[in-house]
Amino acid sequence: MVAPGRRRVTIADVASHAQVSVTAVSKVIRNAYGVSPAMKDKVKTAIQELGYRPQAVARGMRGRTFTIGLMLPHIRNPFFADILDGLTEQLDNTDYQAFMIQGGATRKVERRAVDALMDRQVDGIIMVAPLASKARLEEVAKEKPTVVLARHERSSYYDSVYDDDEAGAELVVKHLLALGHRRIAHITHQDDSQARPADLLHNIRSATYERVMREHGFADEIAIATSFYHEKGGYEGARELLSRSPRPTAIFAGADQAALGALAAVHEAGLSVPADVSVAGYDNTHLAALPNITLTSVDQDGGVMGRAAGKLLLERVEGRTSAVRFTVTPSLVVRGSTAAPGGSGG
Amino acid sequence: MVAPGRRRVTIADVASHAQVSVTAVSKVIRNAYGVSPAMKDKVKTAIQELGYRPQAVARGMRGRTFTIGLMLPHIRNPFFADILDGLTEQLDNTDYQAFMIQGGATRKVERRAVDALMDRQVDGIIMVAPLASKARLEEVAKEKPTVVLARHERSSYYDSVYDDDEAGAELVVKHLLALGHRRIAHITHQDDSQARPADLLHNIRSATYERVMREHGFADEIAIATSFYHEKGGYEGARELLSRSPRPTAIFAGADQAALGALAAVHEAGLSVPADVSVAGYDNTHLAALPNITLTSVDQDGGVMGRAAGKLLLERVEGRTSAVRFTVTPSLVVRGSTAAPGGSGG
DNA sequence: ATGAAAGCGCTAACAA
DNA sequence: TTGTTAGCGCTTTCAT
Repeated sequence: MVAPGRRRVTIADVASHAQVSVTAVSKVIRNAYGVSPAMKDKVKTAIQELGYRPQAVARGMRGRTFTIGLMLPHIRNPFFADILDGLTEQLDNTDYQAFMIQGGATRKVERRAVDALMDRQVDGIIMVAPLASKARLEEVAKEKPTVVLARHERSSYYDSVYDDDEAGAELVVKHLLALGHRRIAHITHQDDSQARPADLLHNIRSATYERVMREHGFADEIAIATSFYHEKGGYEGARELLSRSPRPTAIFAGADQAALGALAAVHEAGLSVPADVSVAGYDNTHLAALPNITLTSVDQDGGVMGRAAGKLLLERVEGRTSAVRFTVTPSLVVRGSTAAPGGSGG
Repeated sequence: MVAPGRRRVTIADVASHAQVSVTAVSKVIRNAYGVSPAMKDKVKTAIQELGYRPQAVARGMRGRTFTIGLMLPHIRNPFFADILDGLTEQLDNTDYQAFMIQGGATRKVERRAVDALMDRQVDGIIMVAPLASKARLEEVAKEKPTVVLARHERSSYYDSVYDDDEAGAELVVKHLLALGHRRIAHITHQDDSQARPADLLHNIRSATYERVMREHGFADEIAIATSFYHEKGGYEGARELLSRSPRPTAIFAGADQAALGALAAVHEAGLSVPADVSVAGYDNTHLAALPNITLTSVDQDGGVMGRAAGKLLLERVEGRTSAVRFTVTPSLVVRGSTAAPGGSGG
């Protein structure tokens, strides 16, 4: 039984127990060069016997903390869980541990969160869909190895991992057009960002929607509700769109979470999906596949993105300084929520 | 523009810039006693001018890291997001920051995660629905202030915050019985835990289901599928239950996530909800309220639980050692997924 | 009220 | 290969 205030075992305890120097112990736990097998054995035995665990905080004062900071805007989107799982998998056989922090919905809160990460001396930072300006991201990247997910701008200070949102959005709009829809509306996301609009994924999805509509001669049918990428946002955005006259026959929500809300709004309006209104989302979260949702959606592999982010970040921690960009190509998963207009589909 | 390798501003920089001792600066940033207003001013100005931020890692070597570790099994359940938001709110005007770590689905991985938290010298730990044995939790609690969420056992070493799962499960079963159901089945969760079964929420929900069935004379109708509290688990559990003959007229899934899968299985079987089978969940996640889900569910306030956990933990960090237990009373939210058996409801 | 200095548990020069 | 020792940036006695 461990006593309440018991002092933690330190490297010095291990050293004296193994009858060696602290340097030797330090070298062993770091797998550094210059230790004989015999020494290694003695030290490892002592570590076992005493149950020693290096204190990351103390290591951080000189070297690394073996901590990777993952900034997530929130934890309500199952897509983020896929990213986390990918990252965790990539870190699995290393000494690094991923810690998450919630970035929140405003730049101010996000900044505090990222500062908190740096104050804790994490060895590297992964930011998912940050709101910060490129300048701020580069400031962070100059201080710590950094990988940015889901932002499109090109920087020479950090690595980027992102989905080709233009391709994804194009898949959706062309799919709806091919079904015969003309009055296709879109729900986009309003943020508090300081980034260049064109670098944010929701703006890319939105702009692509407009472009494709134009290219097909439906510039006049463009209808965008600016709301939020969450259920409530999708619900409100869809309500607004459905109240227009004539009302759209299809709604492309920029994210599954918003699409769920849109489905709700359609039902509430006494309309049915897809007979009266088709609905499509983006992210292909698990929920989209549920039989009473069956949402047509764009699949982007979060696991692959998380693994890539982890790999790139570790490379940077090990010394790489050149910037790398990793792109994931999305694909469309057609389900029951989209069909030809006028109830002729199923 | 910040130079790439630029050294971080330290307390010594602030001290020399303000022409005072490092001790003085330290006192100011800790709001400690024994500083004149003039001194305070000088120091604060210097901190501003240099953009100084204390390094949590260094502070941790002697004092606190101002870091709270939150262990979550995973981030797929929106209910956890409510807990996190409550905690974040509670910590908002303090110097503490919450960091999350994923505990995973096995004791081994969970143990690594919690060890990682302790190695980083967090000031306190909050564990949500841990798999560890009570003995292990107490070991952790002896080393760090600890609050455990969603476990029912009584310990004098850590604080507990939990929902009255017995009351919640009873609400569901009695609701279904009152509707006229007899063949009520249950989907429970299978874990890897070393805890006493009676301390785990899914076992309490399950045992309560059995007890209430017995008390109403339906011991023979008890049917339990042991699966998992996630979509796939609910789907498989429901498939198994629906294949029994006679098949149940109602399914009580121990968690909304599982209920979503159960809904899918019912649809897939060509049956409708609630006409053929009623389905109820637990957690009242946002999804339950969606019009094409309308899941009857038990509401437990995650925000309140998160706030309580934060408050209790800070109290412990400040020195309290006596154990506190905080219970949340659940309520039933009846929606369209439950009705009288035989299609007479809606 | 203020400051000097020891020390937290490590890592990394440097010596031996 | 092994050990000695000087810090890393703070907090905390303990003098003044």
